[in-house]
Amino acid sequence: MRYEKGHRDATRKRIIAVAAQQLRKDGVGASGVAGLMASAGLTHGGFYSHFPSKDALIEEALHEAIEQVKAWLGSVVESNEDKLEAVIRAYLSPYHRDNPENGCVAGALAPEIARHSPAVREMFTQSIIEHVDMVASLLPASATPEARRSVARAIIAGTTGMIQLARAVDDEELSDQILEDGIAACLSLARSIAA
Amino acid sequence: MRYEKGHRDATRKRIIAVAAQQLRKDGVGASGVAGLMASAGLTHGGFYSHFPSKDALIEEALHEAIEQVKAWLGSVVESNEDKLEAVIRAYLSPYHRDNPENGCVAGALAPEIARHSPAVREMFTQSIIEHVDMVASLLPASATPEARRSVARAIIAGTTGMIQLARAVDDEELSDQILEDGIAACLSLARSIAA
DNA sequence: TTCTTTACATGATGATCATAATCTAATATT
DNA sequence: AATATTAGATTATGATCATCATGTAAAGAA
Repeated sequence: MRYEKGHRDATRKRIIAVAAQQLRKDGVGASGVAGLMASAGLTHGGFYSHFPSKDALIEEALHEAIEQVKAWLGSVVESNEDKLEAVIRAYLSPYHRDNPENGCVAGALAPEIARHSPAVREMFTQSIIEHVDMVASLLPASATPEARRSVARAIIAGTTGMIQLARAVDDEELSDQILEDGIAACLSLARSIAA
Repeated sequence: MRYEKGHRDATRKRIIAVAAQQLRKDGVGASGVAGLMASAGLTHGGFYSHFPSKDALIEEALHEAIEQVKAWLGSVVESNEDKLEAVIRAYLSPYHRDNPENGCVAGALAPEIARHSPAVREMFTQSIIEHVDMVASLLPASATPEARRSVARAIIAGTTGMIQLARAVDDEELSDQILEDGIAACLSLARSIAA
C-alpha cells in the first residue's frame, strides 16, 4: 500500500535507530535482519528497499550510535563544572553499565568491531581520534599537548575495558568496585600530568 | 571404525584446544560446531558423543583458554625481575594484540561473555577474582592491601580495553600509541600507591 | 578367527539466516 | 473519479545453524 510522503524516510530512520540500540544490546552478529525489522514494527520484506545489505545498515547504525554517545558525553561536559570528572563518572556509572543499548559502542562491541569490515573499523577509528582530542582538552592545561593526548588515549581505552568487565562479571559488589576503582584510576592519571 | 584406546580422549582434548583458539579468534557466536570440528580434522557428526551441547564445549573451551592465559602470564611473572612491568608489557605487547587466538579471553570476548550464560559468566568472574589477587601481589608492598587490590582491578579492567582498542582501530600508529600509553598509565598507577 | 564394540562419518531435520521476487492496498497524481 | 505509484507484506531460495539417527570399519574381546 502507498503511504503519506515522508513515511519512507521516517521508517528508514526508525530502522536505523532500532538497530543502533539492538546492535549494542545483543551484539552485531547476534542481530538478524528479521529481528531488527520486527523491532521496528515491520517484517523483513521491505528491508532491501531501504538498505543494500545488512552490512550497510550496520555501518549506518553504528555511526548513528557513535553520534548518540558523542551527544550524550558532550552534554555531560557542557553541563558540569569539573568536566573531566563528570564524563568519567557518567561513563563509569551503574546506569551506563546497566543500559548498554544507549551506551558506548566500544564498550558494547569493541572485539566485534576489531573483526569487522574495513569500512566499520575506519569509521570507528575516526571517532576514537575525535574522542581523544575531546578528552585531552579536559586534562590539566599545565601539561604538554602530547602528555594530555597520551593520558586521554589511556583513559578512553581503559574505561572501555572497565565498563565491559563491570558488565561481564557475575558479582554485583565486584562490578561496583570495578567502576569505582576505574574512576579513581582515571582521576589519578589526570592529576599525574598536572605541572 | 574402532580406534586405539586413548584415541577418544585425545580427540576430545583436541576439540577443546582448537575451540579455545577459534573462539578467541572469531568470537563465540561466529564459531559454529561444524567449523570447530573441521578445524580439529573431523566432521560434525561425532560432536554430540563428546559434548552434550555447543554451550558445554564453549564452557570447557573458555576454561581451557583462561588456564592458558594464566600459565602464560604466570611464566612472565616468574621469569622477570620487575614482575609488574613485565606482565603489563607482555599483555600490552604488539604480539598479544596481533595474536588474539592465544591471548586474554576478556580482551577477545568480554562483551560476548557479558551476554552469555550464567555458567560462563560465573567461571569468568572467578578467574577475574584470582587474577586481581595475582596482580595485587605485584604492586608496591608499602601500600595497603585494599589499595593494591583497587589498583589491580583498575589495571586489569583497563588493560582489557587497551588491547581491544589497539585491535579495533584501523591505524597502526594509533594502535601502537594505545599500547604504549597503556603501559605508561598502568605503571603510573602502580607508582601512585607506593608509600 | 569370529564377534562385538565404538569413534567417527554420512546424511537427515527443522530452524534461522541473508537476500530476492511478487503481491497488495492505500495514497498521490491525473 | 480513475489510474499510477509505492511501502511494506507475503512468500520463496539456498545457505548455514545446532542437533540427532544411522551407517561403517577397524580394534579389542571371545
